[in-house]
Amino acid sequence: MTTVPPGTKAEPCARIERGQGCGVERCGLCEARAVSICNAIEEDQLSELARATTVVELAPGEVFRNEGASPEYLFNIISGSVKLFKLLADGRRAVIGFLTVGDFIGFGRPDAVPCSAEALTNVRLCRFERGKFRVLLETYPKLERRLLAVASDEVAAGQEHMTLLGRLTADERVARFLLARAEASQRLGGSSKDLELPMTRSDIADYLGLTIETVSRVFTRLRRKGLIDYKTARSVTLQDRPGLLAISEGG
Amino acid sequence: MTTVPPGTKAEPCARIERGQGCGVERCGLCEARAVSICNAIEEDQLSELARATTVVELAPGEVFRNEGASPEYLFNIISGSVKLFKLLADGRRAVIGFLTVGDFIGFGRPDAVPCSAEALTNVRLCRFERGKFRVLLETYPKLERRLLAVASDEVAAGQEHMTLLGRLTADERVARFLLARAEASQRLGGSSKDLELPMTRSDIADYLGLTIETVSRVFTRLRRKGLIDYKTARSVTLQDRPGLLAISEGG
DNA sequence: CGTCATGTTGATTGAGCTCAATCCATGTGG
DNA sequence: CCACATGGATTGAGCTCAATCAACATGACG
Repeated sequence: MTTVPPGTKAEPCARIERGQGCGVERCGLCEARAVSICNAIEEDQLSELARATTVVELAPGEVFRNEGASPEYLFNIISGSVKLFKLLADGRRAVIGFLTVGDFIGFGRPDAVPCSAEALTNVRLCRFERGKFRVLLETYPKLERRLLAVASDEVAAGQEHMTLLGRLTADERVARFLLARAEASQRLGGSSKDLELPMTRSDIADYLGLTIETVSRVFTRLRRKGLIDYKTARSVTLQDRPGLLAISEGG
Repeated sequence: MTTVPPGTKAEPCARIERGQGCGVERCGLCEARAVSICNAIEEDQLSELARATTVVELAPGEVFRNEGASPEYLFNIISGSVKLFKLLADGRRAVIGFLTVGDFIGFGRPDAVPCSAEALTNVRLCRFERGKFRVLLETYPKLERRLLAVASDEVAAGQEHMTLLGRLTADERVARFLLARAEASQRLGGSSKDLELPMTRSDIADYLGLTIETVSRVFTRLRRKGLIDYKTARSVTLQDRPGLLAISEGG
């Protein structure tokens, strides 16, 4: 079990860039536009969108959203990877999910942020002030519809993960994790075979409800069986997709 | 571990009542209106709402929504209790949640129902055809906003549950479950001390990622310690709330 | 080069699972 | 009204998968 010493709060010292590329240009040229909720907003209204946002840059390890705090900002990920997590009073940690390009950060009750968010890599975020975001939602029904669809997806994904946490064995969990990663990679135009894992074994363990040691053991076991391969812990190759699928389904 | 013999699909033979109380009356007098998403729709437009809905009655055990199927209908619970669940190929089951009066059933990807739904008690449902519901959303922005808020809540609740499943001990899980039940009961105007549990130990186990036996053991352990009491398995009294809270937090 | 974070591997332990017996409430048919 | 089947719940005994404890390897970095 990984535990976090209480009182380890990363500095919220994010470098902020403003107004690089005014209005339409910035949002129009945004690398995440194609896969983010922003594409619910028409080309000719992008300048209004740009005016409501600030681009933020983060280094690995920076925590930019704290569980329990009042949700001042909402975010879209422009580039890089992020993890969401919750801490228990005694330091136990649960990683709720890993997010990347195009993903939206901001669901939850209106009064308190449901979980903390930390940059895994260098990250560029598109930041919305809460009030301004609400106005955007009211102005652009398409955006709201889009967001509802995304939230609805998120609910389903959460249910899937609950099933994993409640009922799968360690091997099944890791196999599913790798397959899900492969799918995510593919969705963003990357390889579905060679995976770059931006998170540590500890993050994976806290995500899968296991310990670091167990995750490590399952990885080596899968490697010995020839289902995966890797030179470094962070870059894995899926050698036998059907085999992984079989394991992920309890084979 | 509870498993379900493959091929056990309950008959979808729901008694359907139509047009009892026309238009405004039915929705206006609905017992669930105060706590459901429908209250986002103004009094004077309730007849349109009523026209889009059908009231359905179910007996305990009836499955009215199947994981993987195309989502033809969405529901609001008027009365009674429902469980959502997922089955694995080998019969393992994960209970995703328990729903009651006012709760909405219908989030998920647009192509496939994320989990099955079964009546725990006698249940009255307000059923929306998918197409008609979409029209309602487009017609009443307030309804859409409301639904987004509910979905957003659901995301947060799901994250909470993932933390429970991934990182809590059996005792902590059961304690949290009981406290959550108490809160839910109170929210609907019931007692926060005397709980009626509409679900079996098996349901609770599949919800908490435990086995029936473990759930049973924790219940008796909590009773021996004087934290709870019960005559029948289904009706529990919380004797020592602070004690339960302490346990739920790892005390 | 030493330090620190991360990852791997081994040995042992233990919380929760499995298997099995029993209990108990409810319903059913003779 | 009783016998008995049935489905849920409880309890005990033993086992197992993953956790814990511990040692060591590796690699990045000042």
